[in-house]
Amino acid sequence: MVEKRIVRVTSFDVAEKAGVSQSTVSRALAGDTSISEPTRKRVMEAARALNYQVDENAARLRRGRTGTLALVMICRPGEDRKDLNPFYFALLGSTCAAAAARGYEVLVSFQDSPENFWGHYQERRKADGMIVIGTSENTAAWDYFGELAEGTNWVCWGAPNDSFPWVRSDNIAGATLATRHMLVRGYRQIVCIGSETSPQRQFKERFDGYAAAMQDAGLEPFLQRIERGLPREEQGRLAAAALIDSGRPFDAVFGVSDEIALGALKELTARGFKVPHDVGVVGFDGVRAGQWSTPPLTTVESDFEVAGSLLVDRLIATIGGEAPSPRRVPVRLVVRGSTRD
Amino acid sequence: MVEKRIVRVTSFDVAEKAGVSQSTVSRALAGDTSISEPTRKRVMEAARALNYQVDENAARLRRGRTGTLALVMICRPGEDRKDLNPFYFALLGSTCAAAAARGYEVLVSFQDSPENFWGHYQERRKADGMIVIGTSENTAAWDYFGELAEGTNWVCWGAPNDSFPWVRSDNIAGATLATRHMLVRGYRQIVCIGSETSPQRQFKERFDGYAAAMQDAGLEPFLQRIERGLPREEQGRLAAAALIDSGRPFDAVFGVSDEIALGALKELTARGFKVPHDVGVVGFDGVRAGQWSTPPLTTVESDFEVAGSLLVDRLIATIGGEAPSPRRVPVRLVVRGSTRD
DNA sequence: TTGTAGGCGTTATCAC
DNA sequence: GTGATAACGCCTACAA
Repeated sequence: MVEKRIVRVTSFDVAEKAGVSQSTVSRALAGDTSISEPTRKRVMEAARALNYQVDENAARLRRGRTGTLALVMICRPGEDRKDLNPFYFALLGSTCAAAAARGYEVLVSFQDSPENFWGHYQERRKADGMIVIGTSENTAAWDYFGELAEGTNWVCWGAPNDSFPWVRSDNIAGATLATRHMLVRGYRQIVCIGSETSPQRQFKERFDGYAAAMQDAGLEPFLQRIERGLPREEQGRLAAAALIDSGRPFDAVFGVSDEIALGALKELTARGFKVPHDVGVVGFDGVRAGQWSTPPLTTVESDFEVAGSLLVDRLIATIGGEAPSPRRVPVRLVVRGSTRD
Repeated sequence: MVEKRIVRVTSFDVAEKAGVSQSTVSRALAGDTSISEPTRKRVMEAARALNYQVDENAARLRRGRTGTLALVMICRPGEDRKDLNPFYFALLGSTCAAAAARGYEVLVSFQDSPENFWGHYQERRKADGMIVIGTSENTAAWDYFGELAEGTNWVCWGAPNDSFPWVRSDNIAGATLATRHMLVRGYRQIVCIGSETSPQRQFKERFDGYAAAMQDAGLEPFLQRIERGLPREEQGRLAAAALIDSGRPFDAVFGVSDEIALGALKELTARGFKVPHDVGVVGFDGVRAGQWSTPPLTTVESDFEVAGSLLVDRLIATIGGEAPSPRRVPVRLVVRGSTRD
């Protein structure tokens, strides 16, 4: 069995063993083309034999770059992390994967309130840039990062402010898709449950997409507003209740997020509406819980793999001063049981 | 407005501005008590004025420690990251939070197959230790990390092998809790859907807890085995189908994971069984989707906040050579609608 | 209480 | 192609 105890082996040790200079070792291992094949081979073997690994701290100190991206997840203050929208977790994963594919590591932190806001990754040379993923209406966080990050390399998802370097779902196309789907399935009095003023920029865009599709069909869009500050599901439920109580006729509901739609679905069912027969329901996000509702929720899903790649690509382009890549993530309709055939 | 462009400011610059030596700056900023208050103040002011931040790479190179923990999430090969059990995501979050509370950063990577297995964080001085969280039967990954990590600082969650430095839910207590609950609610012919041979060590423990509770009540435990290699939900559904087809009488099902239980619930409902009236169903994990099933799933939930803390505490103890902390995470029963009153 | 000086392990710029 | 040599920016004995 190989000795596994960690003793610091430096490139000098490898150099000695291979009978070359230390700088040759560095070059050989870095893949420098000026090194001859036989020499490289000798170096590689010596390195393996000694179980040598580059000390990244020394390398980074010298290079001035870290090969690391910081990823900040902004949560709602006090929110149970398990209740975080699963899409964000998927996005976290795909971002890590995309970063790895481009040769970067990811330093992750979850931040929720001013006491723990911190974003000086670049100044501290902990990372070459920063991805900020915001899950909600945490305006304090956006204020902090917006101010702090000026002049540094960063991208964000969920920004309330169009002047930030954002990447975002194609919300308008998605909402149009959802609305057209309901129209094709014969629904006419389609109500949107959402908000046009929420700091969640995407809610406004989704409403706009819905409204445009309605108008295209010669129908009047209608927005049933959600109350601020509640959990999404509760917002959906209360909005559905208000809609029912208002007496306004409707035969379909488009929730600007799945959780809102699921809340509405619950309320509708509880009040005796048959979904999808009496009322159609469509959400937006593609969360997994939608598969388990009764009936399962028809929804619009962003491609989170693409989202992660775009975030990473954009950030790396910023770091390297290259031309930035696209910022809109494609979406697709997932037809399940909450809209009739 | 403050100048935000990043120019490298070193501790020498601060020293010059404050009229002290560089080492005094280092000490003052590190909180060394031998520095006089007036001097510290001058240094702090100079640092702020110059917008100085310590270069972590240089500091780490010098110190030999990184202040970073690596977190490896092992996924199923080819699995859509969105389908990852949300508990693991919650655990990821709480681990990051716990690490932050102890002054560590977290370097995250998702790994699924031999091409991307990599765990030399410590040798490369990228981290002081490693947390491996395994979600499934990815035995190749466990082989890799088990071999690699010998002699390094690490802890893991989901280990198939008791000789690894694991932290784990109190599965036996949880399964006992679940089974007793069903017994109290009047179910008698309770079947466990799961496995005693799965590399998921916890499945075996959950079965054991169930079996013990059954025997305590003078009842015969029975295990309906799942097929290997399928998605959990499918495993649950097929096992339920097999159980029904076998003709064996049963009035309750304990799934060793929520997703298995949800699959079974779906099949039972499809075959005309009324849950919870004819058949009770209980799962294990507390995934969010369980709130949305019909009826909502009664389950056993691990405290993922504690889980994250225990992982971090244990790893830090290993790094510092301290006595290790407990390795069992407490669980609680969450009664929802899939067991009768 | 503070200053001086050495070194952490690389990478990069010169020469040869 | 390869070998000296000089940084990279900090922390920490040791000296004063």
